[in-house]
Amino acid sequence: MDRNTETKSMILKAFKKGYTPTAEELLQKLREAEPNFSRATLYRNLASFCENGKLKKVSVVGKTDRYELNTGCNYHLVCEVCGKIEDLEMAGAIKTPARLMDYEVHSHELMFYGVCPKCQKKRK
Amino acid sequence: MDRNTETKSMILKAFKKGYTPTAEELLQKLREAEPNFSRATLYRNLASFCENGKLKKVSVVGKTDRYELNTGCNYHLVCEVCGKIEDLEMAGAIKTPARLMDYEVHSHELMFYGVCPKCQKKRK
DNA sequence: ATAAATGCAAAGCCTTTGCTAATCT
DNA sequence: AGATTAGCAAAGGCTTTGCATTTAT
Repeated sequence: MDRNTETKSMILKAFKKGYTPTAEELLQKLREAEPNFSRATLYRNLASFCENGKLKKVSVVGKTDRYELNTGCNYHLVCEVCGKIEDLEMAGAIKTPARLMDYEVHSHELMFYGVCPKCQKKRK
Repeated sequence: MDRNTETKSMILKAFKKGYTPTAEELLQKLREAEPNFSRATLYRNLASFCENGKLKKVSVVGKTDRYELNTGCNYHLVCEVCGKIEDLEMAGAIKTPARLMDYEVHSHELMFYGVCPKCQKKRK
């Protein structure tokens, strides 16, 4: 399992730091080079890259999911206008309470992912 | 605009503290009382309740969006097993580094929403 | 009266799946 | 050779939209 293919490296090569496309945006980009690039293959590979930790899927309420290189960073800046997502290095990022990395910040959301007490019990 | 209808209050009444259904789960519940409850009406009203702040849409990567009463709380606990989402009152919630409110916490995600520098400039 | 809300069915967007052909090891 | 991956088209889930009808103010 997990063989090296031209298709897979094309996908990974497309990701550079700070590039957080939706699957369809990425497909469009890949089809510039390879007009028949398969949508199914792209989605399947994106999913598997997320499983093996090479990529990370980021979800913003009301928007299509985006993918990024998995840097291990769990802090993000989301532009509500253009949809872009950036990693946020917390150290030194805070400028004023409403300003982070020159973003004008309107709100934030902190999510903890885990297992609730009920499901912990059921699991045993 | 924004008239009081039986339909709207049925929707709001369905939400109790801690109930965070997907739209389809909620539809199913509403149809127990009103078997022909309209899906389109439900989605339209959910969207408008989110706009006026009565409800809040919560998004978890890879899962269908959920809705909750908007308590103004931006901290959430997400169960990866059953999908339930709970508000998290930070004060006093931390038990051990990996335990919050009896959740077994695996990861977390902090998102800041705002406007990026480029879009700030364009806006003017 | 009239602007807004409802309900239905159809359309849309994004994503997944079934299946065959091609490809990697 | 044998299992994995790619590609296409079709199906699926969730959400939105168009339009005619009903309802609140």
